[in-house]
Amino acid sequence: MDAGGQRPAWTDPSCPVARTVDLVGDRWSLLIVRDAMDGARSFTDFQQRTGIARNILTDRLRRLAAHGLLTQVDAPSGRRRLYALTEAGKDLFPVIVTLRQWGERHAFEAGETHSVLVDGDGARVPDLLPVAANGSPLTSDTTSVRRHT
Amino acid sequence: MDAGGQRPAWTDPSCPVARTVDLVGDRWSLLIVRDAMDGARSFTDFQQRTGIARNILTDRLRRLAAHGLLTQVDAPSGRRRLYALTEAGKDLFPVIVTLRQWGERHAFEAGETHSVLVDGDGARVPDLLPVAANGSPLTSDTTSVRRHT
DNA sequence: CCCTTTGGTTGCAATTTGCAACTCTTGGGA
DNA sequence: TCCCAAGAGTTGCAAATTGCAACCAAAGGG
Repeated sequence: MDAGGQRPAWTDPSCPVARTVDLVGDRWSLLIVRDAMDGARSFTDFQQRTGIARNILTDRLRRLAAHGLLTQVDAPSGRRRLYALTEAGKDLFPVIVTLRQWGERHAFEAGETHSVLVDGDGARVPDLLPVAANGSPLTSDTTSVRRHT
Repeated sequence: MDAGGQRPAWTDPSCPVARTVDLVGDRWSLLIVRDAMDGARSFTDFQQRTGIARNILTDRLRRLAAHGLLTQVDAPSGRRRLYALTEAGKDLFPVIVTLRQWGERHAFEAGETHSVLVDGDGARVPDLLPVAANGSPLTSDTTSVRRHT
């Protein structure tokens, strides 16, 4: 059933980036999360929006549910099974936003059209930028990874 | 040489999230970027830090370079070939940060130790949160995707 | 009752990964 | 000078993972 795999559970156990990538770092998981945030609820919603193969979709939905990002709810009337993001799943919103904003900046030729993320007033969501505790902008050159015990 | 693939170039041509995932949404690319941001420069730097198979690393370095995220520079003295992030590559910093912060919040049991990201003063980098133009916090429920022409 | 929709399985075939072993090019040392 | 040890890749497979298509079962509707 489960792929199982003989990999050591975590690619790099102490790195939060690696753990997150282990959970959602494949071709489809983040697109499923994106669509869930955009209103997709049913198996066919996801299948049609992403174009993913059905057996893979089955696997990814179960995997995301197993890791606590999605819940499967049997709809009260009917055999439609509905999926919804958990709090942890919804908390991936900043990840989706930064991926989207990077794509908008670097993955389109000038003039190519693409969708944009807007707030309740229809205004474009401003770029997300890491800042220090004192509010100054940060880059990879002005930060470092500290071993935390 | 190149895998080429028969996929239509982009999984979902108008979605910036999908394009970004097409470029870096695999098991290794983002970890390579993470290590580059943390000071990795040479082939073996990346190989040792990630534990990736050498042939895959070769492929990923070339692919990232082909897509403009990395540059390959032949070191002046010596046969070491050095890799460095381009501006586009460095611009993935917010993505790495949000992945890291999600991992810190959701991918560790209480008590498990993990690394943390700190600014120049050694203070932990605050969580990145999407906000509207007027500064109010945003979630997936209070934003929407607009077709942009 | 029959037919359609939804949500999956199953059986392969085609890709992609990963492990090992092998190559090639410097740069030193003895 | 000659030999050896990196560094940076190749190459050859074997093992996993993907994807396509066809098949199946349970509701609902007409």
